[in-house]
Amino acid sequence: MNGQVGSRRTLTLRDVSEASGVSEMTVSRVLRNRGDVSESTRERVLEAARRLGYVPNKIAGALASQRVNLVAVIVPSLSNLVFPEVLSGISEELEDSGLQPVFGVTNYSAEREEAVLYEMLSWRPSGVIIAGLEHSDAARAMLQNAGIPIVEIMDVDGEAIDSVVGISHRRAGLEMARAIVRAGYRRIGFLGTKMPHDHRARKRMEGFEAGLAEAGLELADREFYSGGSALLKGREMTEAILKRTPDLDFLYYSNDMIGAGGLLYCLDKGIGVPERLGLAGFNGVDLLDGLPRRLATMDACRREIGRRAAAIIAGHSETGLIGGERVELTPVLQPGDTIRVA
Amino acid sequence: MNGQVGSRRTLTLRDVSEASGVSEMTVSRVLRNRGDVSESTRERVLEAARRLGYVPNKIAGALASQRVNLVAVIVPSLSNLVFPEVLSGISEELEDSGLQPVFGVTNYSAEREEAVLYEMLSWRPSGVIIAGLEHSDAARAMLQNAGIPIVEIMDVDGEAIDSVVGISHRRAGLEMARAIVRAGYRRIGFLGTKMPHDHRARKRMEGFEAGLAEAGLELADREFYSGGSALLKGREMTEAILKRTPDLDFLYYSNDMIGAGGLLYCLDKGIGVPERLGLAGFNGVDLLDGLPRRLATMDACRREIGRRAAAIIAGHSETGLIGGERVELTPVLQPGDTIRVA
DNA sequence: CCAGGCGCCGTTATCGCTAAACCATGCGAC
DNA sequence: GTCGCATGGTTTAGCGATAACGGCGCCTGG
Repeated sequence: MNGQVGSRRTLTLRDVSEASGVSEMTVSRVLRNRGDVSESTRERVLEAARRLGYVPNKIAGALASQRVNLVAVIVPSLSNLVFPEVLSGISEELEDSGLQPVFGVTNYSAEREEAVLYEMLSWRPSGVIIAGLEHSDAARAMLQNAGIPIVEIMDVDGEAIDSVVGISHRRAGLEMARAIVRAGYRRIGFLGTKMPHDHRARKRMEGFEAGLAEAGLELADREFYSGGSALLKGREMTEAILKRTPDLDFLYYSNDMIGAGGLLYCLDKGIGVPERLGLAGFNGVDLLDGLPRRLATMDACRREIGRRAAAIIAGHSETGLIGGERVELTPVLQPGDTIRVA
Repeated sequence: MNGQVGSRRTLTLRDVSEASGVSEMTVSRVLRNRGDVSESTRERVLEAARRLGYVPNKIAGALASQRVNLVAVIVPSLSNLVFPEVLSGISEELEDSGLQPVFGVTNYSAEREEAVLYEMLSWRPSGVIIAGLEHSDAARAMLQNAGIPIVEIMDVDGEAIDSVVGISHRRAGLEMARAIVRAGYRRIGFLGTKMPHDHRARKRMEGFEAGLAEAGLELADREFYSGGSALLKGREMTEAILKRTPDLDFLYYSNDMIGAGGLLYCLDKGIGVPERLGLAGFNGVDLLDGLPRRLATMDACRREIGRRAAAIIAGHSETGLIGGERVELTPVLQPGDTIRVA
């Protein structure tokens, strides 16, 4: 507009106060809608603020009021669909709570998690939402001492610091194994990621093996990958595992994306799904809806997890209460078309 | 560790200073690695800080030093793959610049963009990276007056406020149209999103139509969607458009995801690709690598855009220079297997 | 007619940290 | 011996907002 690109210094309350002829305090009150101000001065102040293009300085505000409307959200990754969806849930729920989410990404590294957490806590947020229950000792200590509500999300298999919202991945694996066994499959392979720090994938696999063990079975083969296009990796891994162990009759994938790759591979090769070979993934991503056949999966309740976690933080910030809540959601099996009906 | 969950009040520099017997100023210097401090006192201070579990208060620090190591990053959505990848590029580049990205999401709404921007600017970040060149007047004014480097990303077709990093979507559409015409296709349909605020998709379509016009052609049909699983929508839309206009010989999709859905549909129905019907999408998502056939597409240089934008901000924050840079990347056509060779 | 309450607004004192200026040593050079 | 200067630290004065309290009219009721 007025091309005021490099105004000498940024505006402060004082500028607005001078421009409108009232004290800084009154300006502050108007801008925050707090306290009594007459309608006429309110208008005058707002007009001046608008005209100058004043943007309040929350840094100063936060320091003075000892209140910060930020919620730290720490997740391991944005590159698969699962976390973006959690973040959406959080954003939605926080929308009109006056709170604002701030995201940090750890790349599945405990070290980076610690660094990101430290950085975020140093802004004194009013709450933390963090993925997983496994943290370094230092990170746990920071969280414990922060004196703000902490919500660990995604996973409930373990001990929470404060509140927790998630599903039992162990149980998810277990149930899937039972369903597979029930359907009559016996030679079962597992395909997953190589990441040692993806604790939830690990727990699913452990649960899965426990489920097989109930029927006296164990995994006939396994295949791991890291990096690259998950869909393509799914194809490649499927080819590899079937070449190595041709008599497998079921493949359990640690996520839907590689599962979808496997499904496409099987369709390509004319492998009979689900009769000759059954398939299942995990997550319930809506990508699956577009596939030629619907992959069996389990919904991880991602959006709901985000929402519930955010609701807990928002609740605490209103009531000031502190107290660990525990919310365990139960994912449901979506059999799709890739498990034969028993 | 020591279960100090609700410590009476949060620690300050003063606590560390008392615990280590030096002044607050010295503690501050140690913690910031700035200024000369003897090795012995440094150790003493660090030990005390660690023991107490002190986390510095950046709010106070930022206020005092007038420096904030935050970069505001504002994107329209996280739910398709494109923006997460941009964000990764930004994170990577900023990794060891001392700067930290903070993300905000607008859901393709100008109103929300304005609100998010206002909120973020009120934390006085040292730079802004924002998607697109189209903003409300108020938003433009805020950006102009912020006095910090602004980088508009993704798109270069328009007037930038400060710096800009992106590709020409108009040109991307144009080139794709030319390639399609060159390959001999004549009855061409367009499939895209209904979102009026996705300016880049609009520009691609405009460029595409201009490219067709060069050959005296125009779009034979179009189909739009909103919401839902893009892959599934791609199928449905493809079915719909082919039913309505059976003699189409090419389908141009505004993104790879719906394109992939279309491809799967054609394979299902046994439609001859690319002879009877050619297909192309846009983005170059690596999902495509796993498909039975590789969809023709154009790489949007997402990660690179993120990196370059971040580099500009980081550069400014080091040198203090202000000056608009313009970086236009050129996406290359990846013909894949769904355009017949001329 | 005056005490008390309310509406409206200003004054003062922080909030926790850092920039900048300022001091106290000790040590070598002349 | 004295000056100069580095080294290692302290003191002082904000940064830009808000909390808490106070004061001044004006109205109302007893």
